[in-house]
Amino acid sequence: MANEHLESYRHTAAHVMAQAVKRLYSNVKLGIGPAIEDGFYYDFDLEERINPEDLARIEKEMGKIIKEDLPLEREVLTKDQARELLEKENEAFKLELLEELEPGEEVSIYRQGDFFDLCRGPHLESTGKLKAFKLLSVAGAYWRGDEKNKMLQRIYGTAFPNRKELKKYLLQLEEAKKRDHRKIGKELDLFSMHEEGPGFPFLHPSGVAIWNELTRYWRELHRVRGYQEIRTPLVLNEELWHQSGHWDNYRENMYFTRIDEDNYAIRPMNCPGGVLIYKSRPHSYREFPMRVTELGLVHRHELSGVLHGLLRVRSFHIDDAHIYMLPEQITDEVLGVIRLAEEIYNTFGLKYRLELSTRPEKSMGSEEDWDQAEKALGSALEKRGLPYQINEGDGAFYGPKIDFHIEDCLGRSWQLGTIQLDFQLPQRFDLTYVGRDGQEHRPVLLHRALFGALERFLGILIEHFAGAFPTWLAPIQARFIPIGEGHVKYARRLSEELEKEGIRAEVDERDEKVGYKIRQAQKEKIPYMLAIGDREVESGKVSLRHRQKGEAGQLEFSRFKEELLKEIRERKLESFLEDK
RNA sequence: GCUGGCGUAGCUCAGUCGGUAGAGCAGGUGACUUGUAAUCACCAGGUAACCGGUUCGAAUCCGGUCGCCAGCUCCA
Repeated sequence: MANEHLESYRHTAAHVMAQAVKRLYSNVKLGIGPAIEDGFYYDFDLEERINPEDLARIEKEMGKIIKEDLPLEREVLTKDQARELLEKENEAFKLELLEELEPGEEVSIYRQGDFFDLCRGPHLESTGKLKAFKLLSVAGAYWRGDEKNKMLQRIYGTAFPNRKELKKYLLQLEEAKKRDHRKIGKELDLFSMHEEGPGFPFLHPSGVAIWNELTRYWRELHRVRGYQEIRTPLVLNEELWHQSGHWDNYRENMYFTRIDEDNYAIRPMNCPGGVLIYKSRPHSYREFPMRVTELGLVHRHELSGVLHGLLRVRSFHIDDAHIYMLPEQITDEVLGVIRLAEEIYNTFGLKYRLELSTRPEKSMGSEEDWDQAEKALGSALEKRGLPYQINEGDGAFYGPKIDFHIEDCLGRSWQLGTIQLDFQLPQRFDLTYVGRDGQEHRPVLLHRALFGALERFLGILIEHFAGAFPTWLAPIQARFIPIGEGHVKYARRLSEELEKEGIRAEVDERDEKVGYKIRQAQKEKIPYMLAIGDREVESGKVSLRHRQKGEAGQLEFSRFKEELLKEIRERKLESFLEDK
């Protein structure tokens, strides 16, 4: 089914749902009801609360409407005619939409039986053409997405050309739920959340093992690319935040505290602290581009309703970097950052797309600065021939940005990396360097992050790998499973040999059957399981099992060690074992 | 923050009409001595999120607070 067809198909489903709701409830006012990526929704304003249990009732009514096979008829009206019609029906929201149509624009409505809707179309010929649909959830949604407006009740549903495809989609939803990082995080004992600190994640030992691998990798990458690492304080005097512009532009998201008689703020961003280091001595153009990283912990007050496991938190580590440079170095530096980002995302097998965000309403700086910065970012992308989307008005308050968006297994898009050009901070903090001419000049500042937030990145990785991390990231990389009590000692010796090489190995010494220990290891998604019994002690081989590939036969222990080390060192996504 | 739903043992979840809390897994102890996804037995585990109300009596009904979930708005 072509996309346009699927869209009108789902849009028709939305109309049928609206008709059903109007039949079942009195005094219903319609909001909007479009087709969306995986289905459709419709917003309603009505006195009664629609509960999840009511969905079945609405579905039943929709079934009736489909059975009635009502033709959908398009009518073109004048604005006055449409207004009269909508006023009669008391459709206040639709009237608002009508008044916003361009004077010359055609006004069309679609009718099906006793129902009509102001709508551009197109639609299916009749309601009987709908074959498979399901209502999924109810939620509140502000009229026109503005929190100052009234909240309407939105019903989400999905529709497919046939039962089979619908079933497939619903199964997919189930599968996605199994990968939820909050569930897996608990099962694998990676992290936890507590009422005592909503939005402030607690990382457990296994979570920290992954974290440490991520940061080790991150440091390796940066060291060879000429970055220098710094650390700056979490709490800084409020005055600094006035100077940086955060007070005027970011105050609602900040936490404040007092020390003695003075006001302090907990940092929501790392840059002002880094700027203080820059200012601690004079700089020459010869140092540029000067790349400075900080894996900095920030705190941001996010609305309670948006918190979501590790993917949306109130405290997180940004893998920040600030690059101080000459204007003519912008393109090269931006391209360098993009190349680094590509390397990182490829290592994890993540797909991404690029967005260029421009000046937001709440922002600082001159028109010219913004214009120049936006052009610089855009031209860097074009120079590499990279496709990107423009996101009007979505930039940071101090400058435009290029964002890396990756898609998770639930089809949700997450912003990870970001490259932000900033002409404001250097001015506000009077940053200078001495140029070739011996005069002081203003450097250009570029902020960037590639993991984005480490917490969020970890959450995405959990879902991406469904907890089965590539060996280099796995909290436990190899577990020895002695068959009997007598094999424990030998297993320990082998395990220690691996541990000496930095491999995270351990022995399951419990008095349990092999099947039991295997099951445990499988559930923990440990990449390699090594059974050790009489045969292995005698032969010097290990009996190997891989969490995905199953039993893999026997292998010389020394050979296994080498292969494992290679797999870890090269940060491979796949096991060295051949597929059976 | 807003709308709706939810909150019972470490985890997953039962619990009829308001009558005083239960299972499996995990944990502890003991037995068994194990060859590739669950050995058996016993034991322990609870201020029912928290605070208040209604009632002879509340996990159950009502109100408030907190947290979680699905969205909205916002965002790394």
